[in-house]
Amino acid sequence: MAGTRSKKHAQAPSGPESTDETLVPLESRAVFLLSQIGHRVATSFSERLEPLKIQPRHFAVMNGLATHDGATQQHLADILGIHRNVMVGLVDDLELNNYAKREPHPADRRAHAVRLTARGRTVLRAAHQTASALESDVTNVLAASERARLLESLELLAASMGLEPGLHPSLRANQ
Amino acid sequence: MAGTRSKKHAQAPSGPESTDETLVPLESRAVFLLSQIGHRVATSFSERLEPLKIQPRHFAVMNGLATHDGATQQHLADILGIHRNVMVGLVDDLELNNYAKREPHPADRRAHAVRLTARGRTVLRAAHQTASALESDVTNVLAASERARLLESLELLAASMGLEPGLHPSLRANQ
DNA sequence: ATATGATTGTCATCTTTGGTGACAATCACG
DNA sequence: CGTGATTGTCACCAAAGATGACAATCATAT
Repeated sequence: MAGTRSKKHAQAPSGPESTDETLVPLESRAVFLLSQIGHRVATSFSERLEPLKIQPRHFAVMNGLATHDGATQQHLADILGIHRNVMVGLVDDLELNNYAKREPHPADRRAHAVRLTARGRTVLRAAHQTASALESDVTNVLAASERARLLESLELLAASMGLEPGLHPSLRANQ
Repeated sequence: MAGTRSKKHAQAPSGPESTDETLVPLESRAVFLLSQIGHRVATSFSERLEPLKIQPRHFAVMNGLATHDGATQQHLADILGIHRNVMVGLVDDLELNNYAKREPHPADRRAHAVRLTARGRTVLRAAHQTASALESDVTNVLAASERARLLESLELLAASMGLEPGLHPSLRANQ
């Protein structure tokens, strides 16, 4: 099991079984670093999106619209894994900035067909460039080979944790 | 600058400058994966702490107490980078569970000396074991060598981002 | 055709959370 | 011993999340 041979034998005379996990400092735990870095990265991205007047969740919606133009709010909500009640506010925000618009749905008078505007497409592209710039800034301390290996490992981790590709868990807060 | 030669030339006849970063899927961006994995890991840790009746922030406080026994609430707050107003509630919680206690401070009648109880120390150890178990569960898809390299890269990233070792940014929400 | 139950979008509300300000008690220092 | 700073506490306010109810419309079965 977890009973790997301890690399350190500095401790005082304690029981032979006590590997004392308390001694592993947080800053050496992958899980802590992942949480720490992930939080910082998410915050940075959010801040860098501010000039575009959107938040990461709006970015997610616009991204969904890019591949599902004219989708229903409910459909979009399903795709992104958020609740339809929340989608109302998000589309409201996008409409206020003229990044998207609600059109009458051709086949269902209850629903709206949501579409990106030209301006919305421009902003979406800018948001992707923001992400790209952040990516560079964050990973430029790593050599290209390291960067590639990191990416591979992260993809492996994400898959093994059951994370759906491209779907951020924070959106699923409700459902 | 960012004008690296594009590896893909599949796009339709567009301008020679359009590397179109929109085409990079989120699931291939290190920053997205870091945020995604970090969020999931943090959530998992939080859930696994529930049986111990504490949250990650309490874990942080107890960790601080382990190395600064008898510290002042203000001192603890400084160490962890949180606001003293928040520390009141956290110590309240710990006291309710009998994980810590406030004692009169020997040298300052305004302040309290906060100490872990025996029960608190036990719980702290259990929390560390929880972290250790999570670490194993998360990284066991990686070979030992990959795991080591990942840890190295993450440490490098954290350092280059100016993250203070062992200090989680979410605690600094206020200050 | 029409009655019934489900679905879509919207709004209102409730709870929780985070952040801020004010306060008494005490300290530190001139 | 008086003045300004510090500690801990509480009360309050704002922002965010989640939930429930509602009208309009659909889909289906009689």
